[in-house]
Amino acid sequence: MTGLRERKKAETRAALGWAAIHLTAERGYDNVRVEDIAEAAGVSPRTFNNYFSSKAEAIASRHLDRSLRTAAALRERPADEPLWVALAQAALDQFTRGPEVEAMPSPDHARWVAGVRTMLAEPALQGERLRATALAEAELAAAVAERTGTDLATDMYPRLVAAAASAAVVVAMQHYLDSADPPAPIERLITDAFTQVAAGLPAPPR
Amino acid sequence: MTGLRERKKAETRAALGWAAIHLTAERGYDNVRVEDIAEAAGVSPRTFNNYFSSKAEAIASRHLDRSLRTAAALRERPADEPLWVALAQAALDQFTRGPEVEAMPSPDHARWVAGVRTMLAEPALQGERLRATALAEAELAAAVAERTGTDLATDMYPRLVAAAASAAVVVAMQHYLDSADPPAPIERLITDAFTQVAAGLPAPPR
DNA sequence: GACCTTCTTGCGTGACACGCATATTTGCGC
DNA sequence: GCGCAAATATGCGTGTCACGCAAGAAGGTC
Repeated sequence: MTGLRERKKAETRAALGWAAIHLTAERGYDNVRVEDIAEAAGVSPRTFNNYFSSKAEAIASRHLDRSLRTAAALRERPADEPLWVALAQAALDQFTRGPEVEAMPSPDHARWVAGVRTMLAEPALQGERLRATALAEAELAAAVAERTGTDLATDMYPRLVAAAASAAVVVAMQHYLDSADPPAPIERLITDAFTQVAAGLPAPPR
Repeated sequence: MTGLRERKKAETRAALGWAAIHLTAERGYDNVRVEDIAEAAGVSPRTFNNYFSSKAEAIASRHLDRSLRTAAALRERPADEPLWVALAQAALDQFTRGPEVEAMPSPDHARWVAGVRTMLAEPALQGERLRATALAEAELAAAVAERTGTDLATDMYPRLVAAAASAAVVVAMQHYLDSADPPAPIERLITDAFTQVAAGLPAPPR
C-alpha cells in the first residue's frame, strides 16, 4: 500500500539527500548551509530537520540506503546457495551502477570524482557513514542468523559474518578509490576480498 | 625527550577526556556543556577546542588511544609467532583492566555501567567511536603489512586482516555488553571470535 | 637574562539542532 | 463529494557549539 503520503515523503527524503551530496561535492562541506540544501530540495529549512538530524546524516543517507539493501539482497538468494557465495553476490548486487549515475554528463566527471573524494575526507562525514555501515551490518547479521539458523542473542557467529562481509566490501571500495587509473574493476576486487575472508585470511607465503 | 610542555599537554588532554566521559555517564550527553568539561579539567572553555574539535571527540578519545595501542602491541609480538595468534594476543592485551578501573569504588558501580550504556547509545558518540576504530584499524593494517611483508598500496590483504581483527574485538565487546550477568569472560569471547575468523567463518552444520 | 616559540584565553560570529505552536495537506469513513 | 482526524510542513525563538582572531602567559633555548 504505497499511499501518496509515503511516496511524497520518500521523494522529499531522496531530494534532500541528493541535494546535500551534490552541493557538498561541488562547494565543499562547510560552504554548504542547511538552508541551501533545503532550498535545492524545495522545502523549508525547518523541514530539513524533520528528515535528518544533521547535515552529515543527510549526506550519508544514500550510503545508508544502499548498505541496507545488502541484507535484503541476501534474503532473496536461494537458500541452498553456500553462505559466502550468497553474501558475495548480495554485495555485488549493490554495485551495478544505476541509470542516474550512467546518465551523468561526463564533461565534469573528473571534477565530480575529486569533489566526492574531498567530501569523503571530511571527518564529520566519516563518522556518519560509519554509523550507517554499522546499522546495515546489524541488519545483515539478522539476515545471516535467519539463513544459518543461528541465534543473534547467543552466537557471535552471525555478527562476525556480517562484520567480515561488510569489511570485505569496505576494503574493496577503499582499494578501488585509492588505485590509480585505470582502476581495477570493483567486481573483481569484491570477489577477491570475499574469497580471502572466507579462506580465513591465512598468512601469505614469504 | 619528555619536556614539561609535552607532559602538560598530555595531562590536559587526558583530564579533558576523562572529565567528558565521567560527566556524560553521570548526567547524560546533552546535560553536559563543553563549559562544564573545561571547568572540570581546570581549563578555559576555549582551550577545550584546542584539544578536541567536538564534545563527542573528547568522549571518544580514550577509546581512540586504547584502540591505537593494539597496533603497537602487535609490533611487539615475537616475529615467529603465527599471525593470528599474535593478533589475538595484541587485542587481549588491551583488556587487562588497569588500576584506575580496579580502584573505582563499587557502590555506584551499577549506576556507572548504566551510565556508560546510555552514553554508548548516543548517536553522535557512535559515529565518533567508529571513526576512532577506523583510524586504529589503519594503523593496525600498517603493522600487519610490515609483519607479513605485504604491501598496503597493492594488496588488500593487510587491510582485510586488520578489519577482520577489529571486527572480532568489536563483536566480542558487543556480546560482552549484551550478555546478561554473569557475563561470559571477555577473554574467552575474544579468543573465540578470533578463532572463528581465522577459520574463515564456515557455515555451521544445521 | 633576553628572545622566540608554543600554548592559553577572551571575545565575537555564523551556523546548527530542535522544541513549540500554527497552518496546511492527506487519507478515510460516510 | 464532504468533513474530520492524523500526519506533515512551516515559522519563530533559544541554547549550544565550533572556530577565527588577537593579545597575553608560559616554556624552552642560547
